[in-house]
Amino acid sequence: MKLGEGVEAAIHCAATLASVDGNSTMPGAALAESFGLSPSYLLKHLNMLTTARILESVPGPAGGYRLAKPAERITLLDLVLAVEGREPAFRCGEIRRNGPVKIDASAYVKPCGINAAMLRAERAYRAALAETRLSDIVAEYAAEGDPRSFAASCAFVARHQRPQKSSSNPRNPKQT
Amino acid sequence: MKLGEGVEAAIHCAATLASVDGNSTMPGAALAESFGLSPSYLLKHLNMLTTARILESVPGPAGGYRLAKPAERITLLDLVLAVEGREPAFRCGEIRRNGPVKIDASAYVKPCGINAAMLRAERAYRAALAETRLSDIVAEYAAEGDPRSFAASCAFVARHQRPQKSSSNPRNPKQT
DNA sequence: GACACCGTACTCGGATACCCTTTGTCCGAGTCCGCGTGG
DNA sequence: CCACGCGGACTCGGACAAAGGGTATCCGAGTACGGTGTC
Repeated sequence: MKLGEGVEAAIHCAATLASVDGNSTMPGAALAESFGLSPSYLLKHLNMLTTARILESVPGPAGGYRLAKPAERITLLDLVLAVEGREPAFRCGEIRRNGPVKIDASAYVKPCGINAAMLRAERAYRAALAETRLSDIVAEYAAEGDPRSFAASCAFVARHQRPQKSSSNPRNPKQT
Repeated sequence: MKLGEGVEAAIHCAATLASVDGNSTMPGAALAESFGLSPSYLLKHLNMLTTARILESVPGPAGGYRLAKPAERITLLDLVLAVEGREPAFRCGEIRRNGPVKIDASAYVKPCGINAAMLRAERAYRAALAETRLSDIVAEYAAEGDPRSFAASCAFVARHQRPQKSSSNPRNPKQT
């Protein structure tokens, strides 16, 4: 029961990217600097978010990352599953079958009650995560966070975001 | 987001121990055999349950483990926390402070909104686990489980449980 | 002066080592039962 | 025949290695910009 620390980095980066204008991008190096993280390692997690269609990456100079969809449609569950994997935390190894007395497999068609209970709890966990949208995080930060910290974050984003000229070129408007 | 497989073993063992009579004990070796696990390694997890006051251990010949309290008062949460540790899965590293611009610490007195959301989700997870008691597990197994498997389990318990003579000696009735 | 080409710098992406947690195993401390011996 | 002492065997408990996953890092592929040469 331990989440990798990449989850925290991924959520913070996603929240930061939610503040960039339009389809501007922000380089991974800037995100890493914003949180004092290793740039090379942060790219690993950002890449997972890109694979999960949560972020989009633009290569080349003036490239970087941006959200692939509006922050209202990104939940904490999406971020956690993208980084930690979609498989449940509790995996029933069916050790009940490994006893010394061998019973016909038909006795185990019903799922293990322990497994059912653990999965039920995890569904509650995921449901709670799915209730929080990324837009809620940034809104709560803007409303209740410290104004100095919020202003510094906005200034950092404004300083490092790179507008994309492809915005004026609506020929390829993300048919993903 | 991955639970150790010791959790599964611990819950199964606790459920098995819930079926022993009175204050009889069952050796760890028998529990390991019951699920095809390594006896030496299983003792590690059983020892964690003992430290958490969920099980009691009786040393010496005819010794073993038994529940330290009735199965109605043991929840899945107790078992999971005993094996996996009581600390939450998401630990906020406060990376928001590690930015290049240093702000006074007074700006971070309010807890991180991301951390709050993650902990809220984990509270839901733990609440769901706390709703399931060990007695529910065994009752559900007796009622809906396969009769052959249930009978085999009962026979195995009856064959390996060791009655304690200290039951007839109420001089030391567990003042823990 | 304008256009095309090329070199450069910057970006992400994947492949590669290191370290810690988890897993797995072993041996020692403690305790009770059974047997041998002495009264 | 009975009581006492001792050895053995069985139990749990903690200390000791090995493996896997997470962490951290580096280098390569790709792309846009800027300079330069030519028309």
